[in-house]
Amino acid sequence: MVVVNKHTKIISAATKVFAKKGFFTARISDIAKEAKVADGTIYIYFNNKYDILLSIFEEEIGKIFAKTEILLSEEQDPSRMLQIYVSQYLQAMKKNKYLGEVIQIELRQTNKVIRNYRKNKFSAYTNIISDIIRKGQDQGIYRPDILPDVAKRAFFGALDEVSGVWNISLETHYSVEEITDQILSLFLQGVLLGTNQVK
Amino acid sequence: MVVVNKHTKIISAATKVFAKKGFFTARISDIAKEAKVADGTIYIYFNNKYDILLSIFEEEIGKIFAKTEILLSEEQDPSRMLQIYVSQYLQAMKKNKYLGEVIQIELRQTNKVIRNYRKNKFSAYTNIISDIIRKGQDQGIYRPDILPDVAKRAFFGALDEVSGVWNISLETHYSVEEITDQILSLFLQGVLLGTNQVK
DNA sequence: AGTACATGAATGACTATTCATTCATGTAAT
DNA sequence: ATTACATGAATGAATAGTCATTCATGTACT
Repeated sequence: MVVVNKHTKIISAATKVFAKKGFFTARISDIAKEAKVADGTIYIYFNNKYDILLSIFEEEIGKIFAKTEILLSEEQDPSRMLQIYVSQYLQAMKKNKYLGEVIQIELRQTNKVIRNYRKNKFSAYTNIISDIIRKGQDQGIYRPDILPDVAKRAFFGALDEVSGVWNISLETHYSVEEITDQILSLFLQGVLLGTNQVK
Repeated sequence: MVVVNKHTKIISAATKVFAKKGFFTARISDIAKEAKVADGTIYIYFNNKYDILLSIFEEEIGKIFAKTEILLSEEQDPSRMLQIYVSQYLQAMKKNKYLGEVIQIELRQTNKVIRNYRKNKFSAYTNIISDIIRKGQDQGIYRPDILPDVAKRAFFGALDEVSGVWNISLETHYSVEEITDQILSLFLQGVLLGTNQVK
């Protein structure tokens, strides 16, 4: 029998259960069952239910964040940077099909712990977008009338909402590459300074 | 003393409390307190906690849906239609500053009841977007390479995410009109067929 | 024979919902 | 105009069920 790290086993069980049921409706016993451990075992590895959720963020989203930052640091062209951002996010969501739902569901749970966490760590992740847009504006290739703080929200909202498509039976025929291209070309054309200006 | 309908009073108290605390963390007694009624009174007007949440959707979102559909039926130009869609949504969210958060938070709560409701009624609302895009493609003014079902998600995701800006202290200086313009010009330029094509 | 890890039944805190009771208002008989 | 009675909306304390968390006990490895 392959012995898998219990911590990891619990994390991935919890991701699945949270995605299916939502944080509050998910029972510790559901997670324990899914991970094939006893309820009490979970408390050897985590302090409490919130801690499991936070760990999912720390570990899973932290990975995306870190990898994206490394890739971006080697790039200067804003549009290529956005391309990296989108594809990293969507590839990660595709790889772990429950993660997207956990982010969607849990990021919005109104809870002091999560709110704080979100404010600090997560907004750093979305601020990457507004920074890229500002860079493009400074280089004179992006529309100066775009408000980076509004655009970053629009952009991340689009990404977030789109990151669930593969779980919907009807729309499974779209690939990561297709979705990445769509979002990117939609947004890039929207943000570029050029001859096709609206208004 | 102005006597307000208790049903309405409870709905708006619940919207506020749900927005602040989230559905699961909100206590019936919080809602009762906010509405200045007794806990038990709530059960005269609603069957249970979920029923309150569903009623918020039915009543508040139903209103936006209905009004948007009427306005759209009098319009033929896809871009003007999108303009109507965005401004109706954002105006409603601005008017009731808690509603946006309730939608953001609660639409994602994984719960059979909500999920079903969302599938049926709510996706009809977002499908308006993909219908408009198809219309624009048929008229030859929108890019034929855009996938309407992906774009609708991107578009609604952007709207949804952006609809909370006025509640964030730092960014309160943006007006509804500004946000509407930003989203719209970003998206319209992104979707239009023209000389500024990406790729 | 000691250490570390794992178990799951028992505990206790929390809160949605219920329901016996109160109270404000309306009706009508005198 | 006053009294008696009826109604049902409103109340909030009590109930009852649900889990997160604990811990006494077990297991296995060194």
